[in-house]
Amino acid sequence: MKIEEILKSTVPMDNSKKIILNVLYTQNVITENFNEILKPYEISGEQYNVLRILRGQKGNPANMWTIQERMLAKTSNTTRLVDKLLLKELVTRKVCPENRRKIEVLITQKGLEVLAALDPKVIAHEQFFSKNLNSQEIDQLNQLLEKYRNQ
Amino acid sequence: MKIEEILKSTVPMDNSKKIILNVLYTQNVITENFNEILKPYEISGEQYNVLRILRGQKGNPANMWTIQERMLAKTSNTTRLVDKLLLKELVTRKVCPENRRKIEVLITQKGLEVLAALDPKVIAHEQFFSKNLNSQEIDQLNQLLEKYRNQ
DNA sequence: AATTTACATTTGTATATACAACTATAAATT
DNA sequence: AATTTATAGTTGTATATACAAATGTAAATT
Repeated sequence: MKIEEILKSTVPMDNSKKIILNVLYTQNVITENFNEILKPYEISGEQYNVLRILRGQKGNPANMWTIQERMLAKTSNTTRLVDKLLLKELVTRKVCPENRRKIEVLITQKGLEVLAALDPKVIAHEQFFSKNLNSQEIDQLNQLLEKYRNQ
Repeated sequence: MKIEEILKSTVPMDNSKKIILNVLYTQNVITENFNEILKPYEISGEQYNVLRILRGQKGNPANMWTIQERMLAKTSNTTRLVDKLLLKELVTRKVCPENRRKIEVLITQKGLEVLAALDPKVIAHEQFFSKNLNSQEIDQLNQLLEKYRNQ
């Protein structure tokens, strides 16, 4: 459905404004859909993101800054996200022996299992939307988004 | 910058996943940028959205449902958003005389003035990003996003 | 007319987010 | 060695969001 219909806009809309609204609305659709997937596992999207980053470390511990810079939302409070994951025993946290300002965060076996259970659902989620586009259009969409936000 | 560089991803990424991350990240960039514009006026993006919907009513009052269905984030709590705007005297709210379940929300003169002051900045914001694309690409991006999220 | 159902909005509560201020430690400078 | 500056992470606080439950009222049904 076109964005004007979704927002029941009565006046014609500039294409530049349409992109903004399309991006924001598409993000909402994706996120709501993804939250449904995460709900049974009682983790938020941001927490999932942290777990995925930690798995990507392949056994190497990550400090808070490493996690932060790999997150989508750069404003998120990594300390508190890790706190929540600790409570659920999905990660461990300890002070780095060489530099006591640094923290070493690692994903636990339980955390890896949650991710493993989620993996097929996440892939299905990703393909659920992109199935509407052929592979050329998928490439194009990625390129246009990357070009669009260049500042 | 490509999304893999931004998120410092070490492994190659599926194009379907890349779209998701590109949309989410682009939304973050747009929103952060827009929040900077709104900051001096002390209204949030959602509050701005409500004001714009009310101005679009062209003098006709809107009830809560009308506002809700025109919002980008369908989960937002319109009652409380209107509460905040009331406190700032940017809108008025009264009970509809015919149907007392309905509420009539109207933008005030002060609300219209805030929007008028914001208008040029909002247009500049919209064009700030889309300047990176030519008009054909802008069309294409809108069409791809609309096609992408079709369920 | 009384009851039920549907609708419109508000409230409660838990959690998340934004952003500034703070603490602790390491490294650099004097 | 003492002081300053930079870095790494945490905490406080206000606001926002998500979602369920509650309230109040109109319309429909019995």
